[in-house]
Amino acid sequence: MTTRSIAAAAQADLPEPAPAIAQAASLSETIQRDIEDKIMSGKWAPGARIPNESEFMTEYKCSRMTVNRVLSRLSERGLIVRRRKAGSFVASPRSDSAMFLQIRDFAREAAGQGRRYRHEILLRRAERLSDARARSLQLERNQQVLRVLCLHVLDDQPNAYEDRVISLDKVAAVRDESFDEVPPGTWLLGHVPWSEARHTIKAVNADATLAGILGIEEHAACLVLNRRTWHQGEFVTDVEITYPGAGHELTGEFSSTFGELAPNK
Amino acid sequence: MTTRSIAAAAQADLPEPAPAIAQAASLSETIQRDIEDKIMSGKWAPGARIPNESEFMTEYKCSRMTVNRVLSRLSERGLIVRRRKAGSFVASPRSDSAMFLQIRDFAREAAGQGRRYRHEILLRRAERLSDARARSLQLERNQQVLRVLCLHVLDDQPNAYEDRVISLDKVAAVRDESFDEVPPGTWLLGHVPWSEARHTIKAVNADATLAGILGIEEHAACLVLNRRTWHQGEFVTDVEITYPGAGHELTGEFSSTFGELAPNK
DNA sequence: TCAGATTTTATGTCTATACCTATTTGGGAC
DNA sequence: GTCCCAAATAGGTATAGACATAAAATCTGA
Repeated sequence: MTTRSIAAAAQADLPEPAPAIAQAASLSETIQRDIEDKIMSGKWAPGARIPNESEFMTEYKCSRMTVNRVLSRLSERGLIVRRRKAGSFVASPRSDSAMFLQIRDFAREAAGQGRRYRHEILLRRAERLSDARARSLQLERNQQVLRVLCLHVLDDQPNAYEDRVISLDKVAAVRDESFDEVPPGTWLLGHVPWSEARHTIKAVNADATLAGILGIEEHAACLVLNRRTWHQGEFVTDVEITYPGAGHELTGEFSSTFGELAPNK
Repeated sequence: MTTRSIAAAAQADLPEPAPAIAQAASLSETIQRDIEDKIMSGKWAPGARIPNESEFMTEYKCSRMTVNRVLSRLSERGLIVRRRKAGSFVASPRSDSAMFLQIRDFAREAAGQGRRYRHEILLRRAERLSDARARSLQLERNQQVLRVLCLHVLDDQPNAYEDRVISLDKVAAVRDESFDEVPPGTWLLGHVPWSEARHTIKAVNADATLAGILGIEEHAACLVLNRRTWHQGEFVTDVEITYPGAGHELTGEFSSTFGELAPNK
């Protein structure tokens, strides 16, 4: 089975252009790398106290500001925890695992893989929010929305089915958009600044309708990605994208999450 | 259906203890918040040039270092892109969406929800890697591993089925661990510093065996999470966790990813 | 008109210093 | 011993100045 990735890993996965000659790193970068190495290699174990700012000053013969910048960055990134008077400590991985998923735009994804992409709008109609959906979105049930059903097709094979509602209050411009040229997700990307989203992923068995649309067998397992987006606290869009389970995977890049650890106790 | 979350959102989702009296923010925090607001609200659109450092110095009557710290942080977080001589520009959202999934430790997750958790070890045995798995992990096929099959039970209901291999080379201590007390994932968390992992999520139909183990119907959709972990480039563990599709969701926190945008062209 | 050299500009990094603040620690009063 | 206060400590933030560097803008000469 050729597995198609519907999402690619993020930055760190890029094929780094082999830094043959490592370009001159700044002093603070050097220090930061040194510390990261010691933490990541386990030399400085979680909970361990690391040297304080003046010790680093001595070690690297630099000013306190430089050390401070490094330690602040590491603290922001969650690798260390800093406490006044007590010192800086290696944080401990907080979770069994964390992952960073980047779900790309269909068209862009297709282009990146050299595949032919097209979409079909199955339905596009102004509606009032159904009771159930309104409740689940915590909105008034009479909110005006645009409902869009869309099929994403890759190399003439149905690739995903999208069921979306868009707030007509919040995204007025959408009234004049047919989505003939550009699929709703892509269109929204360019027309709405967004700031908040919530995702869920689940697995479901395809019912007869869905199976028909996606050209798969009834009861086949499907991956369902739901995303709700708000902007400045107001609802923008809610979308449910269903992928045939066979041949699709979500792929996530590593991301290490560190959390606070009571040190020294 | 009561949906059980097998993963909780990360930091930002914590129920912030309502900062009734917003505690005095530092000057740099104030500046940073101002800029973030302008970007997130769309006032400063993607690609737009934002004031340069000296303009901010004038606006906030502060030193350049202060402004520089703020802009550097924003740049690290990917909200802006900085270019020498050209200035700083609002980055544009690079992807349709990005998400940050945090998959927590079973036991900790259960405790956090006030549920009873237990696990059953179905198999624990030293093996040599099968050809297929060795290939997929890009390892030699004779690598010594410990194979562990484990069932996670929440409130007396099978919650997940785990199929894991652990490198005996890399994690020698695992030879003496029965996993009677602590499930493998949790044990590894405490015994292996880790630094690299790769995840995939897919949906599958349960076969007869799996259905029997998880107490679900054959062909029921399941969510399968695979995670491979390395440490310093060497393979540590590969695990596949299968959740019954009904009643399980992976939940991810928002994470906005901005990327570079050619400005001004 | 255009390529190449030069200037200008905005950012990148670092230093040295200053003052503030949370927290721990040690000492003194009880 | 126990409680409370004061001193010491480590980090948090800010300033002003300096030099470096990449790249856009401008100038210059053929």
